[in-house]
Amino acid sequence: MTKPRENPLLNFGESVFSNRDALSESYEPDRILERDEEINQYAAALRPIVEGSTPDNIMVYGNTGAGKTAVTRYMIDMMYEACENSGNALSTVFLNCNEMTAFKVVRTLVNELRDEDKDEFPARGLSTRDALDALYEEIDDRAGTCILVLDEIDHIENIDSLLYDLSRSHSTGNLEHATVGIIGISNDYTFRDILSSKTRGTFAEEELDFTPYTANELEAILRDRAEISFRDDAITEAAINLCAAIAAQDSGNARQGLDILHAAGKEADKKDDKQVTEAHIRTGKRNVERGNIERRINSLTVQQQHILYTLALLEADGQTPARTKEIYSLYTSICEQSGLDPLSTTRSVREHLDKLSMQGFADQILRNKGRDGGKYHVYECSMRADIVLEIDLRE
DNA sequence: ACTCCACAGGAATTGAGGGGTG
DNA sequence: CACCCCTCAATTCCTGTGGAGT
Repeated sequence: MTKPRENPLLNFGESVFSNRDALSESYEPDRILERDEEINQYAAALRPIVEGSTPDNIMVYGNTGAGKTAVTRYMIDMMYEACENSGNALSTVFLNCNEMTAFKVVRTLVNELRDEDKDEFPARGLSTRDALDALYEEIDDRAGTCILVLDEIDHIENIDSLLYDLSRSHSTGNLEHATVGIIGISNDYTFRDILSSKTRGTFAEEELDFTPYTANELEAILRDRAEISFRDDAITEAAINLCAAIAAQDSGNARQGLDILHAAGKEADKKDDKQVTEAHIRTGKRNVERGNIERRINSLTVQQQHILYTLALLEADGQTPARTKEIYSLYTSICEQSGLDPLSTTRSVREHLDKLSMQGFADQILRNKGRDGGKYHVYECSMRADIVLEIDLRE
């Protein structure tokens, strides 16, 4: 006879969190710290919108975790408030463009602007031109000022022609009752250079630069957020300082600091500790790193996962750097085990290895042995092999 | 200076999947 | 129904190339 077990869900100790959502990525703080300078510049750039004249296009540059997105969201709220006062009609769309094509971007914008009861713009079948026409129609229907915020704008394929078209929408007569402004957010400072000179001319933009947070600024931000999200005295001063120091090393990345804070809190709860300490921060940092790697691996295609897995196997076996054909032969036998149809050409595998290198999963080294060896690439796994080998290749 | 290896990597094409218009 | 558009992985075909050997 076994004793009935206590409900495990009623058995938790007291959590160190008082509001754990305040550390999540989607949380919008009601006060923005340490970005006064940026906010002032932003406000100046947004002035035409409040005054109801044609808005300037704005480009926001800065490293990841420098507050670009948070400040932009904040400024949007402020814009609505200001426009309500001045009586200007305003509509905005905020869109993260990561891994999107121009078509996808326009289509998503149309759907965001469309009323609920209207049908969605189809995912396939129509041209980008059709999508743009639909977009102009939606914007014009709303009249007033429309601001399109394109986060990670540098990730859009064919961004050039898209920006060209959007910034000419008035002169081409596509818009009659409305004006449109674009706010682009990017952590790639060379973004302007990839635009054609034709587009650069029309897409005359205001530029905002977000400088990385210093260790002191990060400390202030993390302390403020810790106050909201943790119980009183549930985190030590030293833990916050350490977390700020780690984030400062990662080029002032506040997002990383908040993630680590979150992970450290979870770790403390797991251990049933009453206070988050430096040890929890260190474990939290490792968990965040691992989580980031896992997420990136999961975003790969099955083929890419197999190839990365192969590379990690070779790495763990001390057989790297390995050349393409060595990787290819092991790869085919791994496919056999997992039941995946292997790619039939090394050309395709090379393509994937190339992509993996560009995304930082692998290191590509060029070798040249001249007449009796020719020119070829060798690869190494640049992720920790033990984490990669945890990939489940089945399904 | 020329050769020539063993690929690298560009370009074009295919083919499946999902969908429109008139 | 015929015809066209978008996407994405994969394949086929091919030209390009850096440097050790001669």
